Amino acid sequence: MTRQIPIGSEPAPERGRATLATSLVERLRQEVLSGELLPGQRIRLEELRDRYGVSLSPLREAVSRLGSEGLLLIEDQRGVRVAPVSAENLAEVVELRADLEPKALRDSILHADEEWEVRITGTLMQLSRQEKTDNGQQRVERWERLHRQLHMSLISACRMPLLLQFCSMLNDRGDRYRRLFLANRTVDQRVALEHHQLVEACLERDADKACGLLRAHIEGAAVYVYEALARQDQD
Amino acid sequence: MTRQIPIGSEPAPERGRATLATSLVERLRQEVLSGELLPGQRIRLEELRDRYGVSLSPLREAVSRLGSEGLLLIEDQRGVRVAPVSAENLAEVVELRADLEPKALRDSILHADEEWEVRITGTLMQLSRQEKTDNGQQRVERWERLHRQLHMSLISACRMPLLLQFCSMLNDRGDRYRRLFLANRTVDQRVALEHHQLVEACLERDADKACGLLRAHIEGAAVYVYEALARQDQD
DNA sequence: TTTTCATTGATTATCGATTATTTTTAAATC
DNA sequence: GATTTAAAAATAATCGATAATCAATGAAAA
Repeated sequence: MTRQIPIGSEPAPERGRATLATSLVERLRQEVLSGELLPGQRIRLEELRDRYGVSLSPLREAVSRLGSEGLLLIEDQRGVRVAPVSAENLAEVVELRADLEPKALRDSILHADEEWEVRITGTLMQLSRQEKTDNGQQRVERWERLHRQLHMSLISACRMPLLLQFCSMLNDRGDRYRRLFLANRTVDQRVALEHHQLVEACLERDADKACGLLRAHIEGAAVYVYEALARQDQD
Repeated sequence: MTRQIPIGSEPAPERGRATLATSLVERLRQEVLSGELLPGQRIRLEELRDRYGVSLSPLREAVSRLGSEGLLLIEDQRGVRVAPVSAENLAEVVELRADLEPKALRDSILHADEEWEVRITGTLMQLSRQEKTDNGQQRVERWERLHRQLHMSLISACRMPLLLQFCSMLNDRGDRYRRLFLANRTVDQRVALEHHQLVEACLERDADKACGLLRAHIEGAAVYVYEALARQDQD
């Protein structure tokens, strides 16, 4: 009566090529996060199919995945819309991020190794240089990419995959709000300083200090977004 | 240059009929959670298609969604497997649940109303009666359903949809481990008592007490599962 | 032994047609 | 004029057959 349940850890990461549906997920996600697709906007699958030059099957798959991720809103029999935004949702994202990301960081510092140090210092360096020099067309894109990379690098040594997934989802949402409401804003000097302090505390393996800084950083940076949203909401 | 971003809260819950793909998600999820589909087991889509009597399109959609939920493991170009289990993963699920579910409970108590009281007391009553009297074929099924319902009812007044989604995902995984490794175990008297104390603390609006009890409940109940898993892992 | 290549089986993608559902439009009724 | 009802149009969802692509396997060559 006692059947044997197979127990094993996660398998090695896939090395093969991505499927069409998988790469569509990334493309679509980028369009939602960057604001190219506006909150609440209706998505006509046939239109997307033409734009991407693919057929409906992989597109539906991609949309389904983003639906269960919460970036798209699938209403059965009634089509797909881009997830709406609201002050309440932003507040929740910030609060959860302020809770979970430091938790991941603590575990990350606990399992830190040299590779991790290289990753975070390298990314910080790239980000700093970008902030000083870059003024080109893709400025926002590059900054957002590096900024996200820094945050994910910091927690990348964390041994809790689910927590990392949650953090990634929350970062998606947070980045989206920033890009929607603070587009083209030049980066605050204070934010840049906080990144440096944060990395420094990490290199010192001072988990308490780093977690405190991270929480403050998350909550502090969100204030600007919150204000911009409230300002627009008035109009 | 300043475009207007549509801001609005979540729309009313969908009332229409579920799509085939959507109901397949539920059926599949149940099979994974109940252990009907074993961890690591390969899933042949064509086989499932025949078993369910549907075509590949909605099935692929359903599988995609469960994939991004993490219950299925989609390896591009190499098919689909049921998510594996491991002691590490169980530990992570328990730790995150012990953190997040009390957080949701606190917010739920904060926004509690009479409907909520009715929900939790009603569910507790059903669960208690079930534990005393039921010995039929579907005993485990019924207990699991009511137990899940109790936990979700407790946090149902929480106004943080994302947090609720996380809790739901964590409950899915936790329930799965219990059903896999503690199948047919009669319910511990202590667990039943904890449920009563928990509901009582909630009705008293004692958030601190309730959250403490909930955390202890989650961590305590997990020990049995953890031991059963370790025991089997030895064999 | 290692590498390369072709075979095989499975997965993924495409297409066009069909069915079901929702939304829109128009007509009818109050 | 406002509300209901009925028909029509538009949109979504599903199906099944087929083609293209990829990974795993084992044989042949280096």
